[in-house]
Parts: sequence; C-alpha cells; structure tokens
Amino acid sequence: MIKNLVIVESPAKAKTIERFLGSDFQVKSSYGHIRDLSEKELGIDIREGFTPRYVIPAEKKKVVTELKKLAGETEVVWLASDEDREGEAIAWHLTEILELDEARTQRIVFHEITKMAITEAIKNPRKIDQNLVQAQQARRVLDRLVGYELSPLLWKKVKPALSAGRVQSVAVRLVVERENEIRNFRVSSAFRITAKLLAIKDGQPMIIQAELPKRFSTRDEAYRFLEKCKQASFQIDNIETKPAKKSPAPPFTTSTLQQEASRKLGFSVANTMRVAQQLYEDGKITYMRTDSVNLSKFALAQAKEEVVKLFGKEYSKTRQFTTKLKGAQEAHEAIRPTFLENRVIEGDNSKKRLYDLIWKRTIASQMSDAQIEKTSVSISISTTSEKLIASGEVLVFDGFLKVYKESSDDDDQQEAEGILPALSVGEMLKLEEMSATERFTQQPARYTEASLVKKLEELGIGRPSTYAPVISTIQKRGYVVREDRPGYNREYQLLVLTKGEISEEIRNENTGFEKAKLFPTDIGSLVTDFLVTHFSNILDYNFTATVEEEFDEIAMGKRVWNEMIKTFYFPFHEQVENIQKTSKKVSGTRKLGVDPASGKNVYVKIGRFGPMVQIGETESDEKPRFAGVTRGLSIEDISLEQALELFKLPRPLGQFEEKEVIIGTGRFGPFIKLGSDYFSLPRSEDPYSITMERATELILELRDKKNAGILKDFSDPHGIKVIKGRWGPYIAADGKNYRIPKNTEIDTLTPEDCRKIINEQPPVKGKKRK
DNA sequence: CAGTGAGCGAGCTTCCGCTTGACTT
Repeated sequence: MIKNLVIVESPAKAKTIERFLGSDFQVKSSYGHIRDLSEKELGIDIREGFTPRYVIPAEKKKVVTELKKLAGETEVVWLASDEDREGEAIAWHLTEILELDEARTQRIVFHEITKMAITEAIKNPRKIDQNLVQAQQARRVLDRLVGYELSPLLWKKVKPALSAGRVQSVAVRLVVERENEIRNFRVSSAFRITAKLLAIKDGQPMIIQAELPKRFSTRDEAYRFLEKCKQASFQIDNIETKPAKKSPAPPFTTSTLQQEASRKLGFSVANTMRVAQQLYEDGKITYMRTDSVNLSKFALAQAKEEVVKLFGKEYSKTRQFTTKLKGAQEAHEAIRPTFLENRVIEGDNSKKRLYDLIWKRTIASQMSDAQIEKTSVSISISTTSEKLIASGEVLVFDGFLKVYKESSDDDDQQEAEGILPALSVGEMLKLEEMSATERFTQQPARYTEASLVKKLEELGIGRPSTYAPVISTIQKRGYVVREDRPGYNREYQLLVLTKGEISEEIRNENTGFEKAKLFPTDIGSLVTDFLVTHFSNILDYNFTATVEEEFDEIAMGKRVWNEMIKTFYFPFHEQVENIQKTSKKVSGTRKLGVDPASGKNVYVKIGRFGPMVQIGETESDEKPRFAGVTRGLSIEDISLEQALELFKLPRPLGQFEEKEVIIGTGRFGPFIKLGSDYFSLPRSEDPYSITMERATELILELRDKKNAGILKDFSDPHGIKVIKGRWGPYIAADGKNYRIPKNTEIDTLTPEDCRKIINEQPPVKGKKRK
C-alpha cells in the first residue's frame, strides 16, 4: 500500500511530479473540477441563502470513483490543486466528495513544477482556506444566475437558443461597438510632404529621405508649399544624436502567446491552444494556461547558460518580470520551454513553429537591451521657416533583437528608418525630388480573435482557460463572424516637384482589405442593443472588475458570500421579470422602401430563423412574402435593390435528365435541386446568375463527390445506405443515422443486416457540446 | 439536410472555469 496520495489538476503535471517524489507517493489528477451545478436547471436554492446544488457530471464519475478508492487506502491525502480561487474550490470539493477527514488531509501549493518547489511545498502544508472557497462559490453562483436568467429572456424576446453571460456578452459588445465606430467614422485626408535630398560624400552622391512634420489639409496649400520650394536652397541647420534602448518583452502568458501566434504564425486562438496543449503533454513546454510572466530560478539559470553559450556574456541579462495586470492569479509559471537547451523539437510543423516562438521569446526575455542611436537632422529651407526632418536609426548593439522582436497589431503604420550618412551642420543639400501625397485617416481597426482576447484581458474579463472557448462561443452563437473582406480601390492625389517643375496625378491604392477579422452579425448587434438598453450594469466594461473586488473581500473574510449575491440578485431578478412583462419581442425592423412591382412596403428584420426581408404587412389579410438575408449582407446596411434581389430565388432553370432543375436557397445556403436531390452551391457560384449549363456541370461533379461517400446503396423504400463518414462507415435510413457495431464486415452487409442493426439501436443523437 | 416566417404548446436551448479524452456523422 502506498502511504501518500497527491492530487493535482492535470494528468501531465501528475506524471512529472511523480518523478520528483519518492515511491511513498502516488500522484493522481482530478482533471479539473469534479463537481458543478447541474446544467439542466438553475441548481441554486435561492430561498435557502443561495445554496448551490452540486452534481458530479457523468464524465467525472469514473475519476471520482478511482480517487475515492485510492483515498480510502492511503494514510495522507495531499491536495495540490492550483493556488487560486478555482484551485482552492477543487480541493474543497475533493474533501467533500472523497469524504476526507481533516486529520489526514493536507493542502499544499506550488507555482512551478520543480523538485525543489514540490519538496518545499510538502514541508509546508496548510488547511483549506474556506474564505477563498466561498469567493469561488460566489463567482460560480453569480455567473449561473446571470447566464441562466438572461439567456431565457433572449429566447422569448429575440430568438431561441441564444445565450448571454458576464463574459461573452461583453466580448460581443466590444465587437459591435467597434463596428459602429467604423460605420460612423468619417475619413479625412491631408497632404504629407516628403523629400529626397542629395548630399555629396567623397564625390559620391547620397540620397537622404526627409519629411515635413506639418501636413497640409488641402491640395492648394500643398501646391503653394511646393511652389515655394522650387527656388529654395536647403541647408542642414541642426543634428541631434540621442542614444536609445529597447528592452525585450516578458515571457509568454496565454494571452500574449495567442496574440503573437496570431500575428507571426497566423494561428487562430483555438489552434494555438490545441498545439500548445500537445507541446505540454509531450513535456516540451510548461503549462499553457497562465497569466504569470514569472520564470522559475531553474529556468533563469538555464536561460543564462544558453544565452552565454550561444551569443556570449554581453548578451545575457537576467530579468525577473512582474505582471501589471489586475486580477492576475499567477498560479503557474510563464509559458516557457521545459528545457531551454532544446533549441528545436521533433513533431509536425505547427508544433515546431509554436515551440520556436516560445523558445525565442523566453530566451530573448533574458537577454540584454538593444542599444540604438537615433539621429534627427533638421534641414532649413531658404524660402520658408518650415524645416524638413531626416531621421535615422543605427543599431549599436543588437542585444535581444538578435533572437526575437515582438510584433504589433499595426506594423504597417511604421515606416522603417534608414541609416543616415555622416553629415555636418551648415552642409548644403540639393533637392532631387519633393512630393505631396494625399494620406487618409485610418478608421479604428477591427478585432482579430487575438486582439479581442488582449482587450478582454485588459478589462480583467475571462481567464486564461476561457479565452479560447469564449471566442469560439460567440462565433457559434452567431453573434460574431470571422471573415476576410476584399478591399476597394481609392484614388489619391500626388504632386511631385522635380527639376523645378510640379507635376500632378491621380493614383489608385487598394485599401480596407481585412483578413480574419471579427464582424458582428445582425443578431449580435440586436442582442447587444437589447442587453445594453436593459442591463447596462452587467454589460458595463467594469462589471467584472467591480464584482472581482467583492470576491476579493469575501476571500479576505471581510464579506459573506451569499450576502453579496443577495444584494446583487434581487434587483437584477426584478429587472428581468420587469422586462419579461413589459418588453415586446425585438426584431430590429427597418423599413427599406416600397416594392415597385406590388407597391407594398419592404422591411428587413430578424425572424425566427435569422435576418429576413418582408414584402407586405404582417397584419394584412394577404400573407407577406419572405426571403432570408443571405451571407455577406446585413440588415443594417442592405439596400432596397439588394433586398428585392433576394426574391429572385427559387429560380427554375429548366429540365435535366427529365427532372426539373431549380436554384434556391435554404438554411444551409444556396443549392441546386434536381428532382428530389439537393446539391450545395459552392461559394464561388452566384445563385442569381448561374446558367443551366453551369448548373448541370456542377450536378455531375457534385453527384460524383456525393456518390464517392456512399459505400452501399440498397435502393430500398427506406433509402438504406452505408455511407463513409469522418469516423468510419455508418448506416443512413429515413433521414436518420445509425452506428455500425464494431467487428462488422462492411463488404458483406445485406439490407437485412442493416435493418437488424437499425432495430437494435436507437438512432445516434447529436450529443450537445459546448 | 434544404425553399420556413400565423398561433399554440410541448420540449429544447443557456452561464464561467477547471481539465482531457470519448465521441461525434
């Protein structure tokens, strides 16, 4: 019998720790929380002081049974869940469920997985901190109350199956408000003056790039300035040289890893986390869900050794970073390679690239500053008091830049500053060319998944373990879409002064191109409007920060958890009931104009199945006509013409194989129908203009593809087919799908076998997943 | 898995944070 049982949250962590502890210790994992409020009901006895009703979810039964058995057989149980609110609660739930008695239960914590940290922790056990547990309980109950009262309100007032919550609703609000800012943004332009000047160095001409700090708001002002410069002479009247330094960014947290992987590798937030999880399970990196920038002493020493070995002593600088974020719980280390001497790792490309990024960032964080010399040259113009400025930058010592440079979200804004030749005050320069280019003001940038995470983190909303799920939830609910949008052509004016002549031309540039940006949908905007109007307190960007302060007070024992909940809940609940009774269903109805064909009004609104256009009145005797608003269009800015266009479907094209061909659009987008067979129209095809010829081509092509997946078609009245699915073959009949029992010979399956399989099992029901 | 959008009513949907495999069509 083993004397000691240590319980941690993650199985990979358990494996590592087991190596550090002697054979007297057995280390197991709880796989996170083992109990939660039931999903099917509110799970809170409001009248009994908000007592939570916890249940063990089905998927946790097995691990709980195992832990309980082991706990009964050991002398001491060490609860080693994370040292934060959630971790303390996990420890408490474990004592309850495993029925651990206090005498043989110890609570221990460590922030890094090193032998020293763990043996040290074992020497300093404590008891469970009930205040911290209650703070977690308050957090849990508040989130449940908000989510499970607001969501059903949305089902009634907007559309079924919607959701709202403390975190996700604010995330959507950020995207919606940014889009509104962009919609209200008025572009203005100004003329920027740049010059190419010639200096002669050792008989060689050298070009110097300079810029006028001032901008001109009109073409005429810019023109007059160029006129003045025609006859001017240019002379250097001042040179300033200043040393500057750049320091490396701290090592990765979950949020900064997601941002850099997005900017440098083009990874989605979910992809980054999936790959990081694999690296963690392979033992290549430390834990990937963390808000800490701290590195262990072991890692600092190792980094120093590596830097000195690879680049020399002058490149090494040991730095201990501290987090500036409010609300950070710092239960883990920063994300770093477990062994920094592993410069590269084995594995697929994604793993290699993400590991490389983590390695570089970690190493760079322990390297010296880059030393830079910034030079600014002021150039006087004889005909005006304005001065041109030429700036240059010389990297005196590269330091950490040898390895890694952090990207920013607006990299394209900064123009690279070049190296200037040696110049002296009083030196005359010759004007080669001067241009006045029309430049436009930039609209606010749309969020990417990663920049939205960054914003949420700044607001203290959400946790490292939830950033990726939140980003995916708001897309799954249809509040937000991640899309590319093509840019458009914009004309700009360009004036060029060269050889004493000013020429003028209009040029084109492409602008507004968006890649993998977040756009709000109509539903997202409508729901946000509704929630902001009626629940401004919860949609407030500071709501989380405010309740977090109260949770902290509970954690410090200064406040009773259910009294805090009570103060929040009753006014909130009254508000929900009030809206329930008084508010009408919201649909965002907007009148677009009059349909020229029928003379009836045309409206756009959100219906039961999403955005739609309606011709005619709902209350009239004659039934109105409806059409769904298809992808890419929004009820906020659709035009009457675009709306009427939507009624051109379904469109009969003619006969093919003696069956009618119809182009239509449905729940899954545009399709071609041939008799009773449906074929989805690829995105590249336009349903409004597609020809019969192209349609038949597509039918033949798509039918082949469809047939390729059909292993057997028995052509019986129930349409029993064996189809090759993503996870192996399955049986389809009467529109339902059935699993094929293991060890079944697919080749010899008869219709009778299939019927037997169908009768023996219930149809596979889509299991709901978060 | 498909062209819907009345109204009724059944039964369903939903939160945030911890954590991974089991399982999906």
